[in-house]
Amino acid sequence: MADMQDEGEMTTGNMFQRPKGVHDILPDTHEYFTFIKKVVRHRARQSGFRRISTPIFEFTDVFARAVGADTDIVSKEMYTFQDRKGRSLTLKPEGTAGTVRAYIQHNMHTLAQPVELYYIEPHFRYDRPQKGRFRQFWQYGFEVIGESDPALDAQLIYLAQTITEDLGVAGLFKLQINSIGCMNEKCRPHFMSDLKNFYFGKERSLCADCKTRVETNPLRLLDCKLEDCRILAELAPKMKDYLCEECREFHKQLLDLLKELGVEYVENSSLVRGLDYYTKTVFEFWDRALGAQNAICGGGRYDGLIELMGGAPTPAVGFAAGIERIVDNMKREKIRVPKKDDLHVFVAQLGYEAKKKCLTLMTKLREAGIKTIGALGKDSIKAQLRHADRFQVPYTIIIGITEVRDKTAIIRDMKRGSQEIVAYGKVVEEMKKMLGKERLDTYSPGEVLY
RNA sequence: GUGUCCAUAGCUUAAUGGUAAAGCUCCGCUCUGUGGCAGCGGCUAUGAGGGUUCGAUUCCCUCUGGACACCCCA
Repeated sequence: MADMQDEGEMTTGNMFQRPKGVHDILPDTHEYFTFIKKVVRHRARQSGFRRISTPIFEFTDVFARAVGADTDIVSKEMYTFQDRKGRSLTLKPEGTAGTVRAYIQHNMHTLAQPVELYYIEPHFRYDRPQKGRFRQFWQYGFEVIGESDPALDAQLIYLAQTITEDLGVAGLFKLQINSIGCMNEKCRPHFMSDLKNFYFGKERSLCADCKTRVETNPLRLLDCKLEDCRILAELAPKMKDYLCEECREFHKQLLDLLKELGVEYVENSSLVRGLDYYTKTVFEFWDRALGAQNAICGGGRYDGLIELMGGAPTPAVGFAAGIERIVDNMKREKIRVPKKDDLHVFVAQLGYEAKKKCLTLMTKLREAGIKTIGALGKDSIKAQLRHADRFQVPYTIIIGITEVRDKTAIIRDMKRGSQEIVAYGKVVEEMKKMLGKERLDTYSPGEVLY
C-alpha cells in the first residue's frame, strides 16, 4: 500500500504548490463538468437509475476485499492512512466496492430488484500522473444489482454508449468486449488451472511482473504488453474455449442483443480488466487512435461480489467512466457546451447615493432571473464600462446623481452603443422586455446542480 | 514504482558566473458622467533547500511540482 508520506512536506516559501497529480477545476472547465453531469443525470432518470453517494473513504478492507488484494489498484495505488484510533482507511479508488457495501448495509435486497444506482464522484489513486490520469479524478458510474440477464448487460452498455454519444465523443471510441467466465468449477477455475499448467516451466521467458502473476493473478498474463509475454499469451489457452455452457450462452445472447441495439463492438479475448470481481461480461470503450490511457469507460458483470462482501448471493453489472478524459476529448474535438454563465446586465454607478440605489436594483434584477453583475468597488465610470465590456454583457444600466434625482436610469445597449432613459421603477420590467427570449435564470429548486 | 524532458512576472518568452529583458494581461492616467482603439505610467519573477565560487538565476546535488511514456487504469 502506498505510504502517503513518502513525498515529503509541501514546499516552504511564499508560494504553495499543489500536491502531485491533483488539479483545480477552473470555471471554463466546469462548464464541461456541469454539462456532463447534466447528461448523465438525464439519461439515468430516463432509465430509472437513482443517485447514490458513498463516502470518500472506507475501511481499507472494503476495497482490498472487493477489488482484490493482488490487483495493482490495491497493492500499489491506494491512498491509505490510519485514523486516530489506528484504523486503516482508504480514499476510494473506484465506485463499485462502496456501492455494494451500501447495498448490503441498507438491505437494498428488500427493494424491487434489480436496484439501479448511479454516482458522480471523485476518486483517488496514488499513481504517477500523465495524460488523462490524475490522483484525484471524477467518474460517473452505473450499477444494476440483483438480477442476471444478458439483456441487462446489453442495456447498460447501450446506456454507456448513449451518454458518450450525447457528449459528442462516441465516434472516437470503440467498444471492446469479452467474457471471462464464472467461478463454476468447469468454467474459469478450469481455465485458470490449464493456464497455469501452460505457463509451468515457461517462467524464464516471462517479464518480472508476469513471473509473479503466474501465482497471484494468472488472468493478467494475457494482457501483458511486452513482446515476449505476448507471444506466449497468443499460444496460451483461450478463455473462450473454456466458458461453461451457461456463460457461453450468456455471452452469445449479449452479443446478439448488442447487434439488436445497433451497438458496434470488437470481441477482444485479451480484455480481462484489473479488478478481481468481474465475472462473465467485461468491456471497455477504447480510443480508436490507440494511444495511452485509451479507456474512457469500463465495466462488467460481478455476480460474485455481493456475496464476497458478506451479502446474499446477488448478481450485478456496472460500469464507470472517467470525466476528465471525456472533457479532454471534448476539448480536443472543439465540442462546445451550452454556456449558462453568460451575464445579461452590468450595473454602473456614479456617486454614493447612486451606489445605494444600485445595490437594491441589482437584487431586484437578480430576483427576476436577470443575471446581473456590477463593479461596486470601482468609482470611475470609465473603468466600470470597461468591465462591462470585458463581461460581454448586452446591456449596461447606468445610474448617477442626476438619475437618482430624476428617479430614472440609463439603459445602454452595448452592441449598438445607443442608450435610453427609463423611469427607475420600470427598469426591471424594461430589461425583461429587452432581453426578450433570453433564457432568464429563475430559481427552481429542482434544477439546482452541483 | 521506472524512464525521458522541464521549472524566470498572472500568461508567453528572452538573457547572463557580476544590479534579470520584453510582449500580452492587470491597475492607473491622458479622458474629473460613458467601453472596445491609441499614447503614457505603474505593480509583479529566477519553485524550495544545500554545495562549488570573491560572487550562482546560470554549474552540481537533493526535494517539490509540471509534461510525456512504461506499468496499470477512468
